[in-house]
Amino acid sequence: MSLADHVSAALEREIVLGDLAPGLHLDEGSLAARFGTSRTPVREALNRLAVCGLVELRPRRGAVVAGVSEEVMTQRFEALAGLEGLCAYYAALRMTAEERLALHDAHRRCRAPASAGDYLRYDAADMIFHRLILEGCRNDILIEQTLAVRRLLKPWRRLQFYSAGRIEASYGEHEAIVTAIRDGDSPQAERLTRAHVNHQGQAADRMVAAQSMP
Amino acid sequence: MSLADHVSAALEREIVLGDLAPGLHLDEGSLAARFGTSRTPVREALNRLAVCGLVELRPRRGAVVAGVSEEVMTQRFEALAGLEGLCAYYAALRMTAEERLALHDAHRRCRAPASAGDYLRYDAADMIFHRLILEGCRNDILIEQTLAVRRLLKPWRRLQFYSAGRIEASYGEHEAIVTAIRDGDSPQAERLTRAHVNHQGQAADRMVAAQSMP
DNA sequence: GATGATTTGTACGTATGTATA
DNA sequence: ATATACATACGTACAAATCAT
Repeated sequence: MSLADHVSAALEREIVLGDLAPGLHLDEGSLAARFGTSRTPVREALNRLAVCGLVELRPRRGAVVAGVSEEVMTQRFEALAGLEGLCAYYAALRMTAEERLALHDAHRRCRAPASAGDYLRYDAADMIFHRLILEGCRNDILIEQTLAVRRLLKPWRRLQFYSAGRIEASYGEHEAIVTAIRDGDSPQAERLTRAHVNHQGQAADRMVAAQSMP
Repeated sequence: MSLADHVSAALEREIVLGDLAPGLHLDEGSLAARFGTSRTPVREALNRLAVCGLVELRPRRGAVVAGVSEEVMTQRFEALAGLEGLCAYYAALRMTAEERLALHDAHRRCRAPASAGDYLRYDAADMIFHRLILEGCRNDILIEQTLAVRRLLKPWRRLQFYSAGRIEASYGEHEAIVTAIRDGDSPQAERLTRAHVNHQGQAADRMVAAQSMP
């Protein structure tokens, strides 16, 4: 792995996790010192991150961590809902019998954390559940695009579960999705999944609004 | 505009248009000589293109133009159909009255090239038509994602119009989409648009298959 | 399989443009 | 408003790895 790869991966992780606040000026010199490299690999990393939209690159003025307004977040959830819905549509058409069983199984494993109200474990089980649907769609570009938007929303996705009653609602929505996919009812699977992810966004929205109050 | 921007844009254009064949080795030194710069801006450009998936970057072995199999193309059209459908869905909900009129106007301007069988002019008018729908959805991320997939398909998109009867069919499909958006019937707009783009892909597929025959 | 040529990955110096006092 | 300080954009140099003979 080249130094540029390493720096790029490290910065991506910190930005996505929110360790590097939006608007923060990313100074090439300081970063180079921090990673113990010259400025060249740092520059390459910043270029790649700019393409992903994680940093903004202003010519002659350096790079800053890209800021995300609440409006942008709402739009991203809307796009994600559409994309995950599409994946569910094709998954309902193309999943093998084994995959449908595995999905049902993953759903069952959400039950215990849901009744216990265990945020972290439910979040983990929820991610596995959605990943199975993604992989069932048999379309690498669709998967890639969906994961890209999901990555951007990762810091906010977990917020939703702090919203009262969200976990129970989420679990119930999963149930209906599993049934639709089992029956191969692709339009229904798409509708339900789109609504499900939109609910996630609305719940996250509420938490952001609550946080910004003094 | 920095030199890296210029090199990046130029290479992107040539790759997307197919002037640089897939698998072609992109030599940093030669490119630098060609653009009259040092290798540094060329390296930055290659890094950016790699993130877009237009070139493959093999460590210590340089960059090659990324190849696209027919299967990948089919998947991309499928993803594009889903995305453009989503845009149409939200456009039907959110477009202003003026925008709906403008869309109708753009559709009218497809008529003459369609009856004349003028590929190039129809292609141009078609692009404007679809762009209006995109912009009407009021979701920058969705627009961005859609344009990204469209860029990847650009070289193949034009192929469809060489398929017999495709222009007439395309024009008819537009008609129905315009009506659905005018009436604010978002599910219908989405369904029709998705089918429309899927037809584009099938037509392009046929042409690729025809081309590969001896 | 070894050696030479080519090419990549990295470091660093310089000039130019931006921000600040 | 001018000048100063500073960070970026680009070029050049060199070492290490790959490839071609």
